[in-house]
Amino acid sequence: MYTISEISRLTETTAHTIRYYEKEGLLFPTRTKSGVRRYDETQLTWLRFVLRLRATHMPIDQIREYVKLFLASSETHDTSLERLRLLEAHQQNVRAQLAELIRTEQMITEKISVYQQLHPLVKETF
Amino acid sequence: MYTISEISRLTETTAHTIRYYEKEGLLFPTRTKSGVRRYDETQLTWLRFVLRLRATHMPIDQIREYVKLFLASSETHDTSLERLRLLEAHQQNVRAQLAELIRTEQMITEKISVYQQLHPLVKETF
DNA sequence: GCTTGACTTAGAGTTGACTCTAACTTGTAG
DNA sequence: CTACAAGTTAGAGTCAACTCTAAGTCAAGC
Repeated sequence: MYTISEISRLTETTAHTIRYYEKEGLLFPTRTKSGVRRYDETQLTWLRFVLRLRATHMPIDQIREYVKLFLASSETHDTSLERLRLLEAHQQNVRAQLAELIRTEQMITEKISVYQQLHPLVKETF
Repeated sequence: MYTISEISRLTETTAHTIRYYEKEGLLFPTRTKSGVRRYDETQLTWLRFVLRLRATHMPIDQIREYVKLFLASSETHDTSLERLRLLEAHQQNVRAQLAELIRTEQMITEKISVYQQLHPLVKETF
């Protein structure tokens, strides 16, 4: 079981942010008698997943929605299909971002090659 | 020469945002006698470039820096090398984003395949 | 027992990038 | 000439995601 400072170090995320994610309903550490947060491997793995989703600009609202569905799942009401749909939606999003990045990478590479070839005969634009 | 509403339509950006970019020092339309903005092809092309940089999360500060260098360039003080450095820095950034997106895309794809194979024997995690 | 450092909370503050409002002026079709 | 659509401004407001503050509690080593 990890303390918040251990989790902070392991994920390179400030303790402030980790508490903020908990307040936003993304994390559920257990607590010691005196109220100190304790994180297990499952929570650590999940936080790492969350950080990946965030790094690819999935809004906190949507991550919370995913968590809510997970927690709401039961034998009488299975939410795995809805969770799958959320993941698929974000996957589409990630692919769109990839396409934009690839196009922009090419554009910058071209621009850089213009700069590298630059001499007085070449008229500059922005 | 285009009006702001034409530029807005052509770039799918609100006129509000276009004026905001001007206030931030990214755009320099000419003006009619009465003060109405007019954009030429160069400005349109440059705005499209800016939008690409923004879509790949280049901060407005840095784009402004690039513009300032361009405008400051003269025969006695050439800034093209500094502009090249800015572009290269963003290129590194774009490549880092690409790497993160690719890793996350794989992670989501794996997660999705877990959901698709899901049956009562598989223990769910988040 | 005391100090020190890590933890706790509610809530305020910051940042970046828009996004909008209100009051006003200008261009153009009928 | 008039209506009205489209333009102008300074500055206020919004939003997401942190980021920090202050005041306090608790656990471990001397």
